[in-house]
Amino acid sequence: MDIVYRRGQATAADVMKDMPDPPSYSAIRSVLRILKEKDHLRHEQQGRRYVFRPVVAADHARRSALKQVVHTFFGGSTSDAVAALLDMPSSQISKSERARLAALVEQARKEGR
Amino acid sequence: MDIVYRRGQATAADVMKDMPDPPSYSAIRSVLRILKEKDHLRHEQQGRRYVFRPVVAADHARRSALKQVVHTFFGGSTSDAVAALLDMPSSQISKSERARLAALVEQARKEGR
DNA sequence: GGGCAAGTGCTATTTTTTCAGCATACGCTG
DNA sequence: CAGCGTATGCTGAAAAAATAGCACTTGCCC
Repeated sequence: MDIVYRRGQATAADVMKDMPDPPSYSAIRSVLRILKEKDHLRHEQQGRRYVFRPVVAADHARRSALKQVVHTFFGGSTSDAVAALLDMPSSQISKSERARLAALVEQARKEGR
Repeated sequence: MDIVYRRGQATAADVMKDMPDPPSYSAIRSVLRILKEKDHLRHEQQGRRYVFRPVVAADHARRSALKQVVHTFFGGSTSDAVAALLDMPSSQISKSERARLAALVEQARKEGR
């Protein structure tokens, strides 16, 4: 599932490629089929093969995932979550990104939030 | 699992209370037992009952969850994730929190990240 | 057109998860 | 200390998921 989200779209072979310790091709196909049955994925035929995509739009899924994490691990505090993100060693925020974030904080200020 | 993380610790009854549409008490106990077998939870006896806690420390779990979301939904870009967080309507960032975030961005700048 | 590679359809099996019920132990209170 | 409520121990059944294997189709290339 995550792999499909990461790639945006994926075939069974793609998913297998991205797995660190993949089971059989059949197993992956089966999981994809189940995910489809549950309406988490849809697939379209491209040539002779199935290309799977998430049913839920990426930005929606993103928000939902963030909301979930904020709720579960940060007691609902968005700023605590932001603080944790900024504090992560792997952040690697470039100069321009930093400016962008500063602007976002500023914007939040202006909007009176 | 999430409920235990949210509460920090929980009994089976606690978990049931927090579930919107809970199954039987037995079912919940069973899940907790499995989570324990898998070393995701540990439990200690308090009086006559089990109080479950996550095995992994909260801050570690937080980081790991964030990392996962950033990787899956934001292509590894921390600042994209931060931007999405700030953009969430439910953010509700108070004045003091805003200041704190601004300081964090500034700090990142100073550290040359 | 023949043969090969890549992909799906389908089925079967094993493992895991989910769920329920009952017997039992334990603590508390009257 | 008897009884009640609450919690666990244990067992088992049913549902779902994970996995594998094989037959069949289809596109492609020589």
